[in-house]
Amino acid sequence: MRDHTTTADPDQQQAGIPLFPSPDHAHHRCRNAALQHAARVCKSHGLRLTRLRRQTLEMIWKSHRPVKAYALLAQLSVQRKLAPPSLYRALHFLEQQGLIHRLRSTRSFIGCSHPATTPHSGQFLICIRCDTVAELPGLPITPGTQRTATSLGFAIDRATVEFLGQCQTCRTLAP
Amino acid sequence: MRDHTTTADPDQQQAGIPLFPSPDHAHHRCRNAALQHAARVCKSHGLRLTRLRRQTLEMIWKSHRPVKAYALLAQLSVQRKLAPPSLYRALHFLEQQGLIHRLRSTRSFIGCSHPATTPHSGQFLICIRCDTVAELPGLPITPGTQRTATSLGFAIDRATVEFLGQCQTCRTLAP
DNA sequence: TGGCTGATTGTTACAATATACCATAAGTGG
DNA sequence: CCACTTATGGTATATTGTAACAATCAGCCA
Ligand SMILES: [Zn+2]
Ligand SMILES: [Zn+2]
Ligand SMILES: [Zn+2]
Ligand SMILES: [Zn+2]
Repeated sequence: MRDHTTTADPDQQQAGIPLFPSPDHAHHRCRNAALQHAARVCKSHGLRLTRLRRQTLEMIWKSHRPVKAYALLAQLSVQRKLAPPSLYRALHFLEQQGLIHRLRSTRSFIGCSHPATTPHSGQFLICIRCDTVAELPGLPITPGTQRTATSLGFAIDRATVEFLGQCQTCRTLAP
Repeated sequence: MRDHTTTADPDQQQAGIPLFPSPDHAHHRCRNAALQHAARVCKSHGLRLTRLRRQTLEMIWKSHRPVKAYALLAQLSVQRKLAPPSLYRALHFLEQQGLIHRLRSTRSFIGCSHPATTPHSGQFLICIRCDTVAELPGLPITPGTQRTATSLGFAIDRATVEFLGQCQTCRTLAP
């Protein structure tokens, strides 16, 4: 897997949101914003952002890349011994609150890049070469899909919408 | 998990395709059609529908429900002893040819209900109560998504589009 | 304060899913 | 037949995820 991110090309933005963050952006702001948002969300829902949950979220926000559960486990275990169930519980909690997303295609987790909206299932572009992920704005359940589901009497609860392919950088480097 | 399918309600059809097949339909036709289609596809691409691949496909088409890999493994092992790698190879092959789909949300496999179109990533409604699945017609990559991807220089290769929720029957039985 | 209660985490053990790797067999074209 | 490619067999192991129960913690009230 390569290790890079795309450059900050204006064409790669939509509504001012850089879907593929540039490698030189002030990432500590992303992380701080995510943590503050998490604290706000938990407080407003009467839930507790415990040490484990906060540290898990911090670790996920070390970068904009998806992280595997057992990689997280190893990293968190440096500070505190941690068994899989504890970590998975924290991950489930964070996902429930819409603070992170679980990528089913790659069995990994990533921080939510659009936390302003209510808890949602995101939709993602995932590069199979370099593992970079862009969370697309908007809701993954289109009106057409919703209409079809409704006509079938099917009540959609959550969505998994992931598009795998190659990002611009990878295509340029080795078409 | 409950075990039922929806009744053949005309409202639950679109363009004549019963997305949730009725329990009393002539399913042997579904299976035969799928197998014949598989033979055709393989022949036209110069690929071999070997015994293992055919039996795997047959087993998947025993019903319209998704099947787990290790359940398949157990069923196929009744006839022939089978190790995981062999089965997964067959599954990968069948998925490549667009004959089956892999449901990432539930880690299971299901026969493609729209094999007429070229090999595609499907989009699915998956009931979390009874496990029933409807493969929606149409392509999962909407023009809007394609436009966004293109503007980012991202080339989409395949999609995972799955909607989890409750089907009509389950909602009626226990709202 | 001290105890009650529900939420959270710890711990052990295991289940379920998936692949690496190498050997063997089967089809394919000379 | 051989040489070559493709497909399968088989062992072992990696990876991902959960069940079940014990221990602990945080908040609340007597
Ligand atoms: Zn950042
Ligand atoms: Zn999000
Ligand atoms: Zn059928
Ligand atoms: Zn299909």
